[in-house]
Amino acid sequence: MSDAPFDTSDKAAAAESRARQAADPESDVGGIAADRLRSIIERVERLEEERKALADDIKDIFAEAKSAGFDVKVVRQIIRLRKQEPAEVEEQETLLDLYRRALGM
Amino acid sequence: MSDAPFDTSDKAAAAESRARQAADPESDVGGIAADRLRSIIERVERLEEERKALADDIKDIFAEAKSAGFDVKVVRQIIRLRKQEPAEVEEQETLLDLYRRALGM
Amino acid sequence: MSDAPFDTSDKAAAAESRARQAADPESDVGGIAADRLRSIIERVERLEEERKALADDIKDIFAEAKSAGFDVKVVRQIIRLRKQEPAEVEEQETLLDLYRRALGM
Amino acid sequence: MSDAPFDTSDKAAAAESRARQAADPESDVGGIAADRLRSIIERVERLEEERKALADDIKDIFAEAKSAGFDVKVVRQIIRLRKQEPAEVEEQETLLDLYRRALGM
DNA sequence: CAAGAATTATGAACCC
DNA sequence: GGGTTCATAATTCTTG
Repeated sequence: MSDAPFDTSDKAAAAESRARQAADPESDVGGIAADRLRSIIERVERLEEERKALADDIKDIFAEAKSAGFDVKVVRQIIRLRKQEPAEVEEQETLLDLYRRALGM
Repeated sequence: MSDAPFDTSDKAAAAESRARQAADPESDVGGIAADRLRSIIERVERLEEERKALADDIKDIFAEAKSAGFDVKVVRQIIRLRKQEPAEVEEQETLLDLYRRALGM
Repeated sequence: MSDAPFDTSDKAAAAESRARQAADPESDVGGIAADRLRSIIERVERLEEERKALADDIKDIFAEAKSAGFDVKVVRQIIRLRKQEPAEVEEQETLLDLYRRALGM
Repeated sequence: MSDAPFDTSDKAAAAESRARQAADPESDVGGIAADRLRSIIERVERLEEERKALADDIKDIFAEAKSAGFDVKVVRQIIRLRKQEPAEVEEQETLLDLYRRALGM
């Protein structure tokens, strides 16, 4: 079941890994494809930075909203509603109504 | 948002419900076993209340830990570690070291 | 509330604990109030076990609901609604309506 | 679920709104600067969409990592570690060891 | 077993 | 600035 070529308990793989190191430009370090790992991590970090920048922008807008006199919590609620309501046009609404009626809600 | 618990458009369903109730102790409402549903929901709600009470107790203990000078985050980490199998802990630590080394950290 | 504050299998620590306790009722280990920490952790673990037991009970009820033919997802939704709706009897509802009207929602 | 976006009981507010609109291009609705609010909400929604797109990209990378045989949980841990100050990492590790020793783990 | 939902934990923000 | 609530991140569980 191990898709995992780098499972430490996988002796055959580890041996193969050592064998590859001499011939393989993949820069294995201790059986780990270091370059691949580094690439993955750096791409994630980069995207997370962008995400953080967007989060900061959003925060700025809420600060602006607040200083314009809006109740930020309610504005958030509005945004949530606008996200949810199209999703509520679902087949489950029927079922929900049915159950609510059964409960007298 | 609905002020009225009973929608006046429900006359047909209500009539059917009455009809079924006469013949069926299961108190069907619109084809739903209302009593069964109600029982399920109320039992879940009761258990969730108990769960919440326990969660509050746990929170109190962490507050106590904090005011006794412990680092709550690390205490949580300890609890997490104790929950894991020792072998599992070992495995993760090994892998972490391996990756760190591959990255030169 | 903890019945067994000392694990008998932990001989070294227990010995050290006794040694320090002679001079210090706080049973410090490396500057840490070990007994206090242990008590905190064990109480949390005990409560978490109870929490887990309740979670399992809840899971069982949902399994029962499913085999009785209810749509579990919708039942969850009902429970959520019953939790939220009393909270929506809030002063913020007015503001929310106001904003919605301003947006033509 | 309200079909009518405008409550007829709001005549006074509507009148006030019209009065303000004459003097103020801000298009007040019920005392709310509707355009301003709409602008805030739409800008937030736009940024949140971008945020979601980035989150999806990150998810893809972790999926790639997994299929390359890396332990995703440990990769996340690495990323978390790289985000922290080295001194902070050191501090937490020290504390963890201290607590573990105090508990005889 | 992969995708998605739901729960839990951590971190940020706001009020007092 | 401390504590409490809110929001996000992450893990776990369920389901197709």
